[in-house]
This record gives sequence, structure tokens and C-alpha cells, in this order.
Amino acid sequence: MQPEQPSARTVGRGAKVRAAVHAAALAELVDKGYAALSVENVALRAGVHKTTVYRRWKDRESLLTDALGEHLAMDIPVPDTGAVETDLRALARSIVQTLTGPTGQAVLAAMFTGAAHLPEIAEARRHVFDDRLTRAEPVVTRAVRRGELPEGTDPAELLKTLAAPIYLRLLIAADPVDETTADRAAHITLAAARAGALRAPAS
Amino acid sequence: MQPEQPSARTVGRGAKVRAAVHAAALAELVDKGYAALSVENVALRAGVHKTTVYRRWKDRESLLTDALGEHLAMDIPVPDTGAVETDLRALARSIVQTLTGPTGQAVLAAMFTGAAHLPEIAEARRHVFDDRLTRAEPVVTRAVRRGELPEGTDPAELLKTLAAPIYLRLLIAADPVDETTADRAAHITLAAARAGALRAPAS
DNA sequence: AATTATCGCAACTTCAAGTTGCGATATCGT
DNA sequence: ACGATATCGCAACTTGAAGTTGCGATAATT
Repeated sequence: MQPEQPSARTVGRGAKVRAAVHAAALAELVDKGYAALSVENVALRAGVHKTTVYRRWKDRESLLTDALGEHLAMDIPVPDTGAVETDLRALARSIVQTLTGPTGQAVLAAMFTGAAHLPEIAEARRHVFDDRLTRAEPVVTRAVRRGELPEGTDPAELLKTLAAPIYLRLLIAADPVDETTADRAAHITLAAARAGALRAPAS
Repeated sequence: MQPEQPSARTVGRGAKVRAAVHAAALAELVDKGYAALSVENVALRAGVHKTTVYRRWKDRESLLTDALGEHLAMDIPVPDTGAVETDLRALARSIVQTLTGPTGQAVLAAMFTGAAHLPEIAEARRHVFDDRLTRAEPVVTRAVRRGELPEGTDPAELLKTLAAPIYLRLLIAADPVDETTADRAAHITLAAARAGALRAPAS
């Protein structure tokens, strides 16, 4: 009985359970959706008992936000190939990659199957989107500096134009989304930008 | 010629109740979302008792699909002003109008807060989208015929490019959406189309 | 191998979802 | 206007999933 034991003996198997439940929660989210997401099913899929989940997380909301938070840190590399065309293509392709990957699927499911009503999720959506936008802006400003795009081209506007068709196909049109989609988006965006249609939105 | 009496005499007050419940269901859907949509709350909002709703609809799913089906017949007028520019602007504006109006809000909420897992809803989404697309195609083909757009411009591709930024702002970026958004979308689409970036998608 | 935190299990509680029988009421035909 | 009848309101009931608790079993650290 030492007055200061740094902590109890290190926990042990907790980490494995935590990871398994996280994975199960995201998986359930993807194929059942938020509305039909029950703690019991998550536990079942994780090969864990219901009570274990309830002891570790207050409810399904905190479980979900926790699980998503762990995976929302997906960094997107900002390309710098020296030419807008290849930069935009790379950017579009990496958007497609992340959105169609397992993590992206989970995130989309969370945001578009009801969890959007949780303030944490709604805020996270805007934050992640804005963050990527601002981090990708150098691609545009560099292109303008190189003279490849007209002066005054608005980075945010351009990047939204690039991302929009991908999201549309994924969420609404239910079209297949692959590299071709990405390349077409890049091509369209580039054409619009060169024509000066993506200059600052002011009036 | 009625071989058999269609039914007992015409129902009576059923119609009013039906309409009230439909409206209440859509309203609840918009501010609570699908996940939190309970039959009891809908009944309460409709000024009707729970049992009345249950007697008329099997469960909340059939109630929702029924309510939405009634309002999904919103026809969009296809403009024909004689010039692509004004046509596209009108089209984009009417998309914004319908999506930001009360019915559009309900439809979006249904499709993006969990009801998407109901096969009827998912199919309806694709169907409605495709239907509008095909009905708006003449706008593009006429423009090509007039020589305003390059030969081989793909109508579907162009219209998706037009709609995409509006949906993106509405669903993901959470930006304000108004006529300005519509006009910018039309402008961008036109620029891309004139540059030949929207020709047939074949490789 | 001993210790201790965590997990599995089953029984329990709680609460919303959905059901039923009956009396009240509004609509339609005459 | 008045009676016939289908629908609605109401309250009590049934059902089932969500979440809880105590105890024995298990796995990891020293």
C-alpha cells in the first residue's frame, strides 16, 4: 500500500475491447444507419456483451462521437505538382478515395442518416469540411501566382466546385464514383476557372 | 359500371385528418429528423389521437412514405427563354426554390436523416432526380442546336454540374443558399460547357 | 502463480411503442 | 333537420427494447 501508486495497475485488455467496439459501431452505422443503431447490436458485432459497452460509454451518442472522433483525423495530403491540372486531379482523387473508403463511408453515414442532429456531429461536419478547404487553398493561390488561373480566382469557390459533383453523385444521384469522376470534376473546374467564372463571389 | 359497391358510403371526415397528419409528419420530420420521429408526436402535432394514426397507417414508415409521396409530385417548369444563359439561371433558381421551400426541406430531411434506408425512399430519390434531369434535357439540346454550346455536350452531365454546387452548400457546407448561389452555379456551368468540358462522358 | 481489474451472464427495472374495447362525435343521406 | 354509421378520442392494457445491477468467470500484470 504505497501512498502514491502512479495509477492502478495498467488496465490490460481494455484497449482491445475499445477498438473492437469502435469498429463495430462504425460498421453498424454504415449498414444500418444511425436510426437503427442499437448498443446491443454493436456489442454483438464486436463480440462483446451489452453491459461492457454500457459501462464504458454513457449511451449510443457518446459512443458514436467517440468512435468517429478517433477516425476523423484523416489527413488529406495537399498536392503540389507544379501545375494546376495535376494538382486538381490529385485533390479530386483523394476526395474520392477518402469518401469511398471504409472510414469515409462511416462518416457519410453518420452525417446523413440522422446523427446530423447531434450538435457534435453537425459541427464536426462543418469543421472538417472547412478545414480541408482552407488547407487546400494553396493549390489555388499557387496556380494564380503562376499565371495558370485568372487573377482574383476565389480558392474556396473553386474547391467547392471541385468537390460538389463528387458529393452529388455519392449522395443523391447514386452514380458510381471512381477516378473517372474525379478527373471529370477536375476538368470541369479547371475550365470554369480559366474562363474566369470562379472569381471572388463579391456581388 | 360497378359490379360491386366500391365500399360503404364515402368516408367523411377522413380526408381532413389525413391531410393534417401528413402535414404534421413532414413538419416533425423537418425539425426532429427521422430518427426522432415518433407517431405519438406526429399525432399530437396534428391535433389527433395516437390511435387514429395507428388505425390509418401501419407504422411510421408507411406514414412517411405516404406523406412524402403526396408531395413528391412537385413539377418543375422547364424554361425556354431562347438563350442558354437565362434558361440555366431559371433552372438553377427553381432548384433553389424547391429545395429551400417547406416541401423541399421535408424531402431533404427524409432523404438525409435516416429514411434513406427505406427502399421506397431511396428509390424515390433516384427516380425524382433522374426524372427532373431527363425532363430538363431539352434546355441543353436546344442550346446545342442553336449553336450556343459545343456539339456533343452531354445534357445529364451539364445539369448535374448545375445542381451540384447547390446541393453541396445545402447539405455539407451549410452555406446560405439563395438566388445568388443559383446564378453563380449557372455561370460556372455555362463557362465549363462553352469550354467543351461537358461533352459526352465516354472515356 | 497470485492479484485485481475487467468482462460475461442473467435477472431485473423502466419506458416508449403499439393494441384493444367502448363511448362520443361528426358526416352524409333523406 | 334528423337519424344512421363510420370514424375518432380515451384510457387501460400488452409488448418489447433500452438500460441497470450483483455476482461469478476470465484475462492481464507483477
